[in-house]
Amino acid sequence: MTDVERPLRRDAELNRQRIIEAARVVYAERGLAATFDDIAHRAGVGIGTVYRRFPTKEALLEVALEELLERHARSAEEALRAPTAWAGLTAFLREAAEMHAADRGLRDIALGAEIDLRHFTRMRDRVLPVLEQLIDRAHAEGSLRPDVTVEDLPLVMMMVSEVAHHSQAIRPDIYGRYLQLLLDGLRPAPDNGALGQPLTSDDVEALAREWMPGRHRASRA
Amino acid sequence: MTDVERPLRRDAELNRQRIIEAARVVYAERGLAATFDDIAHRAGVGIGTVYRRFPTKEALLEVALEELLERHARSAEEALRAPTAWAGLTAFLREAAEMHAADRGLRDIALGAEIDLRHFTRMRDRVLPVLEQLIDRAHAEGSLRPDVTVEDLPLVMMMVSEVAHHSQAIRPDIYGRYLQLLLDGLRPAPDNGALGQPLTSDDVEALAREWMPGRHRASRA
DNA sequence: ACAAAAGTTGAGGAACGTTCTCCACTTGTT
DNA sequence: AACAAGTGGAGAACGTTCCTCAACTTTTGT
Repeated sequence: MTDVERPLRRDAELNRQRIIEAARVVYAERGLAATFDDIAHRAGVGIGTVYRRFPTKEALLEVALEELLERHARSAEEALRAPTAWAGLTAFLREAAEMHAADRGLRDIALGAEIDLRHFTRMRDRVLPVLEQLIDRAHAEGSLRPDVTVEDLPLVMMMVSEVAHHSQAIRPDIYGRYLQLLLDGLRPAPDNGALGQPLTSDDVEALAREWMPGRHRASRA
Repeated sequence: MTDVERPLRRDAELNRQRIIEAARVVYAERGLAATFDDIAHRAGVGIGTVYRRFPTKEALLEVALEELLERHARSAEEALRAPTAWAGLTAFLREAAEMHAADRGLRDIALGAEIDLRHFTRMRDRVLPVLEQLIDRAHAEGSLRPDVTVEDLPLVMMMVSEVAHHSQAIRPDIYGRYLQLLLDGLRPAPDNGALGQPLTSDDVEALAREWMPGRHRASRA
């Protein structure tokens, strides 16, 4: 079962590139809710062509977001090389927030859209251990309040990227203000209040799944 | 044009009450996206009956949420009587968060659903000056970082109630953790970062309108 | 230059969801 | 009993998204 890809005809390959480019733009603007129709339109090809080349949304996303996800993972790895864990942590969170603000599709995926994207899973497996390490080091250096866990980071990102999303048309930079507020809340301070029971990583996963569009129908009598 | 309401027939009045009760439950569970169909079903009446009694969603909400909105406003007024402005502010925010967590409809309205509800407008006009006063007093007593404005409060509430909403099925209490984190971020501290340009009240209004479902279609081409 | 292969197109069918009307029917009131 | 008041809920009208397919166009190899 050798899967030797026959090369596409020249015009077909061109269309493929156009579709990928259009998908990047449209997903960035509209998030994963964007339809193939939107993308086909922007690429200047028929819907049928998009379906022929990418039978599912996953297939298209895989290709369209590869680069961005790589950048995201690399940004986490760079955070480890910062002079202090706190500096690394804040740099990473700020960069992640900026990326989420600039690309709604990335945000949807990072926040747990019900799409099983190989590249994404891989990226997450690269990022998570790094964050754990950063949190541990920050605790050790005393720059992070002790009752904060690595599970809090996704929630912080969700809140901030929610602000980023809704403020895009009004004050596209304002998410930074609330990220800063949260970062300052993460510092140790004598008058900090009690945070209560932290989330487990299962909780976080369930929550992320719940956060995205998807099915939410409740039963009725 | 005397608008002397003829009393409803006894059975009709009973149905009206049933509908209001059902609306409270359904709006609390599902938010303003709930349909008249849902409500009629729960009330055990036909859809037609709901439409006959309440021609629009506003009419029904007006009656269903009256009590809750009153409670909300009163809670703000009570905050002024707390021993310190900070205690009042946190008490109010915690209570508001709790109410939003318990009633998704209230949350939708408070966060700016595109529904012009008399009761709500009135409530807001009662609450806003109170919050301004609390913020001023907190600044004066040095318990609130100076670069925070009253416009930050709605955003804090939006973030927290977003968490409350999505975590309801998983950890219904967890929103308190992130509210606490934000509250701690609101305290003055030597190592607080710069927040940048604050929001204007117009920004907040626009943002609240954007935050809720409603129309979001972007143009194409 | 031509024919076979490869690729394209977009109208439209199917599925789903929401809003709201309408009139044959039931119930309450006097 | 008789009239007014109220009810129910199927279904019309509309909107959205997903995806297919048969008629057509372009490329490529000879």
